[in-house]
Amino acid sequence: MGRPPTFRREDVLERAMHTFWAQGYAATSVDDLVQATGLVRASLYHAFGNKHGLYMQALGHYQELLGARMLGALRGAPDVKQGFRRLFELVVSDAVSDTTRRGCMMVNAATELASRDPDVCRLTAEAEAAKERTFAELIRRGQAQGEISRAKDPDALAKALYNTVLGLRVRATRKPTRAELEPVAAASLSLLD
Amino acid sequence: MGRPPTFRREDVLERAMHTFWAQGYAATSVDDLVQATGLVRASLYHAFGNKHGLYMQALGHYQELLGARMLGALRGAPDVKQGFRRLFELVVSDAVSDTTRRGCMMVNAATELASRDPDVCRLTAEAEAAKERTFAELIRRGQAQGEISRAKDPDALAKALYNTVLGLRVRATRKPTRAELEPVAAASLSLLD
DNA sequence: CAGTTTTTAGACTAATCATTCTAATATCTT
DNA sequence: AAGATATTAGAATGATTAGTCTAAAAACTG
Repeated sequence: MGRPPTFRREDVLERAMHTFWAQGYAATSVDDLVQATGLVRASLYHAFGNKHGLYMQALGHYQELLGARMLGALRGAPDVKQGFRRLFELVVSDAVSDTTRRGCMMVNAATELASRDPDVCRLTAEAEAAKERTFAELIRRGQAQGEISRAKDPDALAKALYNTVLGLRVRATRKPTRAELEPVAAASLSLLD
Repeated sequence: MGRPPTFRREDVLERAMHTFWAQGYAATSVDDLVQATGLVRASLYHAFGNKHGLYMQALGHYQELLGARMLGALRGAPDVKQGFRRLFELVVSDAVSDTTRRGCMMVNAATELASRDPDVCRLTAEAEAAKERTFAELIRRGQAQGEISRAKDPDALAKALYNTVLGLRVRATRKPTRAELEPVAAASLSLLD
């Protein structure tokens, strides 16, 4: 076979993710990535293709982590409304506690690149669609259990709730206070009543 | 005095604005700006300091244009709710009709730079605060006229409505359909009822 | 141990980056 | 017209960019 890598692919993606997340795509140099990952240039290129390839994989890694966290909040709750309450609490506390204020890598990717990079456009659109499907499915379950009014359109509501998350993540880039974000989350949650 | 400029400052800012808006800060080179504005390098540097200075002034120009457009929609309506309806219609139709999908320059600036650039952080925060003040003021007026329930907190409501605008602007970078955005706007407007 | 494959280290490349500079030219004020 | 000042044109600069290459070292398989 030959010599195996000394690094774990996931660790490298994790570090690259944090670097791109904090600085964006264009403002991150391959030197930054070499320093952050501890890999040597040639190893980075051999393992991940090029800067763009590494970015896409780091973004995919972010999506997995984020998706798991959001799903955990939603599903770990006793009922649907509690689930969304926990989800917003997660988003708000992330935003408030993030001293580096890097916001959401998915939102940052969309606003920096989606208009000119088909790969990023596709990945961010898919991430969004997946979250909205999950939201809608939970709302339907809430309706089936009599927890949420059946008069509401689950898909529309899901889009509205996810849209609130997007807005909160934009604000997260500017060191918001909890007092600033909580009314936003509360108003959005009131749509479920 | 000496020779006057052959360009109008506002025209140059307008062109620089469109360039930065479409590509972001880091991905825009001074060569791009020279080409877009038609000015020669030295003139650009003499008139605007440097790339960052030009960006800040272009962003300020954007804020003025956007603010005027949003205020026009809000104030030109017969009542407050109609005003917000027109505002969301403006945001939605902007998002749907923008073939270049560059979204909102203010949102893009926040997500690309606010965490690392104090000037951008300040400008975007001020723009946000100004819009939220305008929203809250209008909501108060609606309450005074019996159009909106006095049980609602105007400041919280204003933040929630503005947050929806932020979310819609993130989506604008991905060629959304009207059918996709309108339920979001409608849900947000329902908060006024 | 021999042979194979991959990683590693870091120099190298050619392009592009933001910015400055030198002259020459144009247009103002007086 | 004279003098002052700004614009213009484009070359020059030195740093940084993404990506490639050479050669040596490491660790696997058989």
